[in-house]
Amino acid sequence: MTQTLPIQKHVPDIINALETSRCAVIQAPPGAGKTTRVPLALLDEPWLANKKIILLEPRRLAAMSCAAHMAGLLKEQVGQTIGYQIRLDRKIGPDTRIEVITEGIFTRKIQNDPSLEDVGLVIFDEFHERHIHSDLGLALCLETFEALRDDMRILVMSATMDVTAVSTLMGNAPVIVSKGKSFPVETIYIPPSGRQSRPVSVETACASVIRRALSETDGDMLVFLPGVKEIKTLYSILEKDLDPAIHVFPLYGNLARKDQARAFRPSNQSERKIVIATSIAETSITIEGVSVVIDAGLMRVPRFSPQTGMSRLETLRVSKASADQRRGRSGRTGPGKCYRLWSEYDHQSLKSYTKPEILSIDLTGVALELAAWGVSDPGQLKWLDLPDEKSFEQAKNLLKILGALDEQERITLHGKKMSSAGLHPRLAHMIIKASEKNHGLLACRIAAFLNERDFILFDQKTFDPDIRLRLEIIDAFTSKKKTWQKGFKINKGVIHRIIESEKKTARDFGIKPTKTDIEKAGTLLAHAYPDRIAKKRDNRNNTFLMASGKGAYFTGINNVSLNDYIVAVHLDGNLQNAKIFLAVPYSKQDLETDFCDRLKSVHTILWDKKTNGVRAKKEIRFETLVIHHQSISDIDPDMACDILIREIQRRGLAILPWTKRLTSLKDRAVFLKNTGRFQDLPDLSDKTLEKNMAIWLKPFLTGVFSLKQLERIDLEAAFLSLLTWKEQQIIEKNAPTHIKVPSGSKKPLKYSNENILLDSPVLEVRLQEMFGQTVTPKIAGLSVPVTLHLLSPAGRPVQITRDLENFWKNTYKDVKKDLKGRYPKHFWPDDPLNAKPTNRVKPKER
DNA sequence: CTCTCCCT
Repeated sequence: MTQTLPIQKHVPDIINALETSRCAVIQAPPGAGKTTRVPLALLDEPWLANKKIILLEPRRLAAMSCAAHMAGLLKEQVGQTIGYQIRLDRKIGPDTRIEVITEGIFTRKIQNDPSLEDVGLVIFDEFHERHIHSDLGLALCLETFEALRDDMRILVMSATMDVTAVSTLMGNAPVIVSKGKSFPVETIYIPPSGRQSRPVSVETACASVIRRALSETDGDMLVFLPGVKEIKTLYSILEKDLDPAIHVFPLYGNLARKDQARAFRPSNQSERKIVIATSIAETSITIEGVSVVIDAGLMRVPRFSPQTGMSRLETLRVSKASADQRRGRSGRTGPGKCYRLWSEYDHQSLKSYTKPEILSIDLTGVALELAAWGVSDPGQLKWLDLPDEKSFEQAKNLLKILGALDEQERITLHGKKMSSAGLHPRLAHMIIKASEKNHGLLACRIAAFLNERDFILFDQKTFDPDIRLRLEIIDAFTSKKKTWQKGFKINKGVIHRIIESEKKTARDFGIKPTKTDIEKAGTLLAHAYPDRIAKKRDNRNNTFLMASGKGAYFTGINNVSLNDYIVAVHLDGNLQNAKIFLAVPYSKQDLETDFCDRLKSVHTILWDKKTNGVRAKKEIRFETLVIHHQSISDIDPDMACDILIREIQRRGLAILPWTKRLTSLKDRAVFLKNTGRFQDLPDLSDKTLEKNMAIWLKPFLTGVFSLKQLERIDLEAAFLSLLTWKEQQIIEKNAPTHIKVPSGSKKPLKYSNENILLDSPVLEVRLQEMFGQTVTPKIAGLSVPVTLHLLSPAGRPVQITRDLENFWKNTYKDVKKDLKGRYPKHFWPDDPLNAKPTNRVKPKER
């Protein structure tokens, strides 16, 4: 009666492996019969000692149908020897020996009873899918296996995966490999035809391969695309130019059950069917009668970012394992054909396996489960892949904020309540907080909604991110009024699941039915997503700053975007500026009461560009959000000085009220220092003065708060504080302000020119005043000759020299000739060295 | 033109 399946000839090996090694791995492709035949074959083994077998399935549907199938093989009802348990549904009786449960249920079960006292064998089915609960469940189970139960056994069953890694993890468990039962599939590689400069879109490439496949084959067709957008585009291309006898069905998770069912329905003899699907058709949904698969080779997967605490979707090339799984879908009922939209060469560069969830998703739930297990460092357990370190740190940090972990990263009482809920820790925390304020039921409803997919099916451009809109509709359903705003297409199945789930959660938390005040959604969700509380940015519509410091925006105006404060619940995960999909209004008043213990008062002193002065303000902040700010008149003078000094440094020393005398003293001091003969003088260069302002200037800035008030400071006293009286004398002597020339007049020495310090000061003097001066005057202890600018009687420079002796000897003759022509009345002696110097036209006769 | 799939 029962059909013989490939796995059955391996049963003795499996029994032997489990008996002697207590662990085993079965590698078998789909169709081998491992899921249904193996548990039944082991039921009477003496080492099982009449204890239970737990069979873990990754999906609810798989758990239910597998239990039904096995019960059928025993000619029994489900709930007798074979039972199952999934969320919200349990059929397990007193005689049940095989419990088929989903992986999430197993996590709860082992947390409640770590020794699994009545269990003799745990089987992980479809382990190659590497869901987070598979990895977590195995890690916990291995500890029970090693530390508490030397009579328990573990069996891991999987299709293609690196089975040696699992075997090694379980102490070199024996690996049993079985063939599957499937038909041969021909693989055809068709790389996209477009040129590199102008690549063809996936949808166009798919459409042309579909046309080719329609002529080469005659079965039903399954096309794999990465997402809904691509499916809709391809659908509209095919609608236009395909024979009406060929029916095209989209298939993806968010499609109503009714529409999904149309895709499964077998087609008539005279018709052909094309199903365009996401990866949902890779494992979760089997479409009977498919003999042709067309694979675009892409998948869309979430990727958690510890920096933002959010996930974003990425479109990636599939792994080889995934491509083979898709191809296998065409060989279930007969020989098949698979068209791959990449080249055989490119195939080599595909990853062997899809990245396991534990390396790419939000780990908050995992971190809480581990804390409940008593583990704060995942390294204490055995893993195929250790959880991503940064994500795990982020997760623990969030759990501390939610009050689930204490500073030593141990689970708190609050955390224990959260972990038993079977919800994301954010949502569990929200429900506990809400129930304290009598809004528990609304919180359960919101949690149930966020756990499901969105049930409003929006048309183009009608999208509305307001969570209150969904709550209104759920409200209408529960009160049977059904008076929500019409005009939305609604997935009623999802709403009914939400209501079921809400009831269960309310029971779990002991919440009694209360009225649900939709306007409280903001304050409830703020507890779940404190990092996503957001404040509208100044003068910018639809653009917000979140408490985490990241940006968020709405694509259009809506009832939420009009508020100054919101909670952005669901975003696209963009690192800088995320698009908001779901949000709810919030308010400053609620923020102040909900988080009164986390608000920080910050006093800041800053430079006000408008008044060019120091200003003090007080801010009330929630993380990066400034809730209140006000100017305060009481400014700390010391801090004000520091701000003022920073501003002076930014603008440069020239902003200070320098007098000519001070500037000259500064220039002369620096000049002397630069000659190298006066090393003991302090360094008074602008650069050093600027740097040391806190030392020499700060004591004189008391009571000064603006640039304007700088005028009244005693800069002279400040500057002179840098020089001793003796040093001042040295400067006066060696770098004099004036120098006496032969004519008897005192001429100024210029030490700098347009703020550039000279290495020799300039002495401007009429040529005739220098008669009788043999050599260039020298300063700085006679080490530096001044730079002479010799002027005509009209004050025009005629010669620049630092060697006066040479000028008289060689150049003077030519100069004299020239000047005598233009200034004939003046005195131009032939022997200037012995002539009388004069500052008049001619020297006075005595 | 809002985002893959799954689960406590």
